[in-house]
Amino acid sequence: MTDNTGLSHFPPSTRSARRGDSTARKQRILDLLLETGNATIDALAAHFAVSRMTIHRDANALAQQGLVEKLHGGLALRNRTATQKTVSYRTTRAREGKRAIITRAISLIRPEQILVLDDSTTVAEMLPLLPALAPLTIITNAMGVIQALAPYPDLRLICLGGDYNRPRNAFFGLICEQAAQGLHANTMFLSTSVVHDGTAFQNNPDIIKIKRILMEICDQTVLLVDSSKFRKGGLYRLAGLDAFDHVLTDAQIPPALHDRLKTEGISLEVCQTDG
Amino acid sequence: MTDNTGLSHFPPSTRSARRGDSTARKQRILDLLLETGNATIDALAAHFAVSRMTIHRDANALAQQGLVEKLHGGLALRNRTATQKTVSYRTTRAREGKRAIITRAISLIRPEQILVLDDSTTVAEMLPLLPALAPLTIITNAMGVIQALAPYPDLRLICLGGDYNRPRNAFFGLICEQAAQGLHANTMFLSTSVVHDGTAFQNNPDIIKIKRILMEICDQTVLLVDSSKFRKGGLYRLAGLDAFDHVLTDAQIPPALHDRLKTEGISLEVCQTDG
DNA sequence: GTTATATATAACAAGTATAGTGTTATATAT
DNA sequence: ATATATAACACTATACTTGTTATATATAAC
Repeated sequence: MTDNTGLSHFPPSTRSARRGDSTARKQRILDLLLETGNATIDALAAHFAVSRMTIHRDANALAQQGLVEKLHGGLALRNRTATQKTVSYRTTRAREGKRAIITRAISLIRPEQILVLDDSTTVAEMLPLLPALAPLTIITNAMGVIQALAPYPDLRLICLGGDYNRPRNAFFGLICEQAAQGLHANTMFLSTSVVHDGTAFQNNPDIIKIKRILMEICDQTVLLVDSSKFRKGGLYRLAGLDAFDHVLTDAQIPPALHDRLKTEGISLEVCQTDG
Repeated sequence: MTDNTGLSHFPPSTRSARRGDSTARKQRILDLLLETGNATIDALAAHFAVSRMTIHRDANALAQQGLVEKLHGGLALRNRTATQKTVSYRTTRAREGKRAIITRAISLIRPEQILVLDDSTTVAEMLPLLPALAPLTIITNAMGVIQALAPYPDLRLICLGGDYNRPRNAFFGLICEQAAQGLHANTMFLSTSVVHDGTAFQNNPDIIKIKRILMEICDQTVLLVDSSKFRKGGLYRLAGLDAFDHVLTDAQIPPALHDRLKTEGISLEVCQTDG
């Protein structure tokens, strides 16, 4: 039976397919949806210069995984609280000041110690420096800490379990709190969203609870707050700055604020970038 | 440039290749070696009716995995027990059987349920299929489960914390056990190293403890054991097979063993590959 | 409520990349 | 000197991806 479909009349190039394109395009569709929230099948087909059917197939695959929702004529991101937004945004905020703080924080650590690390981006920047100080025991409720330190056999890792919180990539809740209560540690390194009026604030009550418990079970607490954190805002009170054994910040802190906190007896330490 | 190699003078069938043949033949080479201990390249080439070169390539791949040793003119099994244990060996061996088991296991899940997943490789193969069944709540002590399911917002993830065990990429110990004791779930899916004498065995006492606790807090337990698990070995007794509500295996289970277990009242289910 | 239009699915065909294999030529080991 | 191992190339079959058409289904219009 010879060609009677008419397909062969079309130029071959329109039917070409490079292997592996499909997954790359699906990823880019997700990227687009992360910005726009939703898109029509036609628009995507035009954007990628492929047929509607191809987008349909991509959409079906993504819907199968539960990542997007197929609507009539288009598709929408299923849940916008994806990790991308919060994490990447906060990460790129005040990096250079943080480095000085990290350096000072690391200097407080001695081998064989038991450390508690919270799920903040500031503390996350300490992680690459920890294997050099092994052996250490690390207690944390942050997935990222476990993942980052898992390769190093001289670090003992203890994870506080609990309900997985996607935007923070960490565990919270009753399980987390009970696990923490049964432990003891030497030093806790933590950060907080906002500091003002001599008080550390946070926006999420679950985070407050676990941080308070962890502070209690530690001999010593070290608060890492780059100067951008000294501003208004923050819904829930975590603790007064006098509750911390060390409060590390960077040179950008306003001198007036610095002096006032010092006269109030806060263990404030301004970390300078060396070199 | 026209044909000057002489290749085209040979009938095309001698150069045919069916995709996927290679891994099957490698498996059969291992099977042969498990009986004979060693074999010459020529003998293997004759046995499979392929060229020496093809056997060379197979042998190189197997040697790369450390399963066999290439000698001049032949190849020998490198370590009899190690080969039998090697993950990749077992993986390729019972893959299609596992798929049938996975499919059946998935069919036991209903949306809104609370599941417990252990840290076995068998259960790991279920993970990609879970987002489609959302919403679900997943309880686990396995890092891989959390990592694999983290992107899907309709899955609630609860991690049992504890001491991080690198080789298993999971959490164990007191914290893990205490966290588990405070929970309740609908269905637990678990696997085990070895099954014989109507009993499931494991090699690590920490694993036994957490698995027993998790079994207790679940309404229903489903044991996934592909037929390669029915063999001697296993140091610690986990539980009799009668303790599980479902015992799923594949069609390769010896009929005699199957009949005996059924007469003993075990809820044994042989999963067939559909299609 | 019925019709018209847009969108979704199913089925088929076609192109491309890849894995698998054999042959020859060259290198290495026995 | 001979047997065996590797490298390089050619070729095939298959799986993957895509486009087109035909059919079914859903939304919109009246």
